[in-house]
Amino acid sequence: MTGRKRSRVAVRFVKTRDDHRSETAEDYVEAVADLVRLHGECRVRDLAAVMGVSHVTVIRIIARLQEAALVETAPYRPITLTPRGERLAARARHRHEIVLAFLAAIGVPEEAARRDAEGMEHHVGDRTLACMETFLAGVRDRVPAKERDV
Amino acid sequence: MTGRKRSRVAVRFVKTRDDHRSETAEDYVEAVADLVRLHGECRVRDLAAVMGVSHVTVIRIIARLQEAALVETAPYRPITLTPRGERLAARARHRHEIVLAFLAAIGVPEEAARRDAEGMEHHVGDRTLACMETFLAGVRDRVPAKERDV
DNA sequence: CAGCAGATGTAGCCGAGGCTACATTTCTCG
DNA sequence: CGAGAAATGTAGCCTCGGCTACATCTGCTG
Repeated sequence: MTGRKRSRVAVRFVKTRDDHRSETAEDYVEAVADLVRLHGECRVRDLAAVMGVSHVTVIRIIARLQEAALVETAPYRPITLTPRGERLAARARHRHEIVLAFLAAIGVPEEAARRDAEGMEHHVGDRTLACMETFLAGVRDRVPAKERDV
Repeated sequence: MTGRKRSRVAVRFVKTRDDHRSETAEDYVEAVADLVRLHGECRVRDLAAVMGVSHVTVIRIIARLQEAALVETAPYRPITLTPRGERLAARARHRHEIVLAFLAAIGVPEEAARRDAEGMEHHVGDRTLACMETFLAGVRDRVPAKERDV
């Protein structure tokens, strides 16, 4: 990328590509957190089932996450989150919940919302997330009970 | 993927991964359309600048799009869209505009909206898109002029 | 307490999408 | 017209995230 001209538009695409890289980490870390919470422990096989990939893929990705100090594990042992991993998981989870609630709030049906939130969340920047939260707060003000129109 | 159990959650991740594949095609086809519209023609170098990648990457991707009958080109010649490509570009463009307008409508600042829309649009399903359009229609009703609060 | 089933790990392949370095073509301009 | 610069193409390498097939380990159970 020596001195090549890079349009202003380009930075957005570059940003999107960069997001892709962190997506995997976030998704896995979030899944590990969920599994630990729900099953007491997180095994490779569980992750494979949740992510819909083969156990081999899980193993390779977990190895990288371990190098990145996000998870901790030993051969044939369960996977746990490091403090860094916990923090990332918490952030991802938060964003996920906001996006999901937001989609529901604008009337997207449950299943479609879940599907789209999964893909969208990684591209929702802080500003956008803040706007979604503001919007949600507004909705809650107007409709305090659990009676949101669908 | 023989008989492995795949959780209900998994289908969402699989869906997200599948989306990734079409992303490139959509982005490039959209970019080709823009360049043709603005510059009169689309050259490899322009695409490289717009997408923020090297010309080599562009060439390989364009070759695939040509096999997919989305673009037409010859060595050392400009790139044009096939009818199929035009249709895809139009759809992508439409979705892009809706998402961008929607983000603006909920108060996301211009630049952040552009950035996030780029990544989000490919994960916005039809149901969600429809909800965004409905929302936009509502906003336009309440604020008919160009006076949207930012 | 031995074996077997199931979970995990290893080897090696694939395609997508990045890259650099080098080769070739166009095309402009002196 | 014919050079040289700019654009395009080719070769070959990388990482990531898929996969299958095969090897190894664990832990339960007969």
